[in-house]
Amino acid sequence: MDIASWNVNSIRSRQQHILDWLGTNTVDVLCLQETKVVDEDFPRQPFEAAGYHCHISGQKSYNGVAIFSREPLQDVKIGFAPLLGSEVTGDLDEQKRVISGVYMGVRIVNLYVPNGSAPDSEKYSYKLRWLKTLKTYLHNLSKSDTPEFLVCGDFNIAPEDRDIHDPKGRENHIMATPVERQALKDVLAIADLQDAFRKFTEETGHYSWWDYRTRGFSRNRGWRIDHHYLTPKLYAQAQRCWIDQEPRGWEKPSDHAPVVVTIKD
Amino acid sequence: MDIASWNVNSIRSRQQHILDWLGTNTVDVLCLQETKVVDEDFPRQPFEAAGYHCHISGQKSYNGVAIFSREPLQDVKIGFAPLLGSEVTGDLDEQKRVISGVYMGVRIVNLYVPNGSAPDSEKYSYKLRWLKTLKTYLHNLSKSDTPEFLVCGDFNIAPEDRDIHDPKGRENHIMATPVERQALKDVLAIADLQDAFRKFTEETGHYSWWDYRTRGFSRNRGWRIDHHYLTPKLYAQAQRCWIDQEPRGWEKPSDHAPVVVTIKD
DNA sequence: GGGTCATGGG
DNA sequence: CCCATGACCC
Repeated sequence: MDIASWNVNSIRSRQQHILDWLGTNTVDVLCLQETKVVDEDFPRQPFEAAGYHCHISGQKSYNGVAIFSREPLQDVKIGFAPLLGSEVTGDLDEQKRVISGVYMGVRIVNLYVPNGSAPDSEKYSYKLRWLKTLKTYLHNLSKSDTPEFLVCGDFNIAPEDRDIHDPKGRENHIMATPVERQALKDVLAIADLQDAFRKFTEETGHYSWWDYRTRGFSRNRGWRIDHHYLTPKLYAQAQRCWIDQEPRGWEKPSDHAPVVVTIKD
Repeated sequence: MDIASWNVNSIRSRQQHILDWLGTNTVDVLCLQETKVVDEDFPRQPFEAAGYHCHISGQKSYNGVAIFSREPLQDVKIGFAPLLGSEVTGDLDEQKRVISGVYMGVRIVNLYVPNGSAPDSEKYSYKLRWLKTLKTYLHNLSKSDTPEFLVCGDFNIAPEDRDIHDPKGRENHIMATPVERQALKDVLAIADLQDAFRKFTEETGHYSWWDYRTRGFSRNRGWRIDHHYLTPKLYAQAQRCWIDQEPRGWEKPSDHAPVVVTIKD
């Protein structure tokens, strides 16, 4: 079973890229982030015509997540609330950043973690609060009737220095501050989650996001911030995890590349 | 000598269309309207590489005119002021709508006549005031040392009912009101100018502009508002005048088609 | 509907 | 740099 995660930076701007990519990468499940469109306007038709079921949760302009799957997902859950209740989630479900569903007995959790803007900003505390809530969400999930799950998406955190092209000054750089790294570790620890990519690849130089502004892609000055995390049994079954840089080189690309994990079934 | 006029609706958005069109239509002179760019940012290079000299007068966002020519133009005049003086032109040269220059002894006057918005608007009176000034401008030109000239561009006026796909309600429709039609007639009369297109084609159904909004092009619901007007001697020398609908059918086209006149030399 | 700009976000 | 939006213009 192949599962991919791709921050597409607008589904409407990237529709053809996604179709082209699916044409040569017939994954079973594709998790998308930053679809940036309300559900009524989501272009389901072309993806359904390509053989995928679309499970979506979007909003205007910002955020928005979707899962495409060859077979329909079971028990789709949108936001944190289905597992936590709206008293706990508060305002956190206003931004559409969480969608999950069960595919072949495995719950796929697709996330768009807040970027956090800058370490001294309001958005940074929102990111930390969001991650704390995610931790509880995954804890509940591990106690549920689908204790084997995969958590993927755009985490907006480079877990280690080898996940950044140049770790200089990283302590104060959003996506690499010690506090958010620790917050991510706490999230993962709650369910014994492990990074599928690092099962196969130890070295630095592998990234999933390159800033448009600094034209980082041509020089491979990037960040590995898109991940697949697996519960122990699935981790053991993981056969490959790789980043497909190709679509990042296409015309008018997303700033992220798709990350694919293969799990033995 | 082939002279073309084309409202390109942004030179930067239409650069490739123009180069492609020039590739199979090697006109001597190409008059452009709605370039929508200040002179410093005008993309001269690709057009110079294609063998044209660029004579430009633009502004940010709106309006803007240019003349491309195989040989450099002589005596380029920008705006009304060079012939009328700034006391007469007042504010009318703030909008970049007039450029002219001499090619092979013929003065080419390239115009982007104000659209006028609606007959009850401030912009409509501006249009009429502008046309009155144009009349004086052409009068002065007819008394100058280049009394043979061509006046082309986007006139934003359909001179007759046969120049509109559906003349119903035209009396109150901008670009067809009797007052602006008469204003155009007055402009042309001052220098005995005649419509080159109507030398060769009497019937209706020939248009140079089709509204994006109503998808008028596919149904040929258009307006003939882009013209070439000639002084008597040139009119006698005119051998062909035609509208090239082809580029209007390309991807992301201008809403106008180029109009080409051939003058025997 | 398709240009422009400005603003906000990353 | 490349998304999004809203305002203006044709």
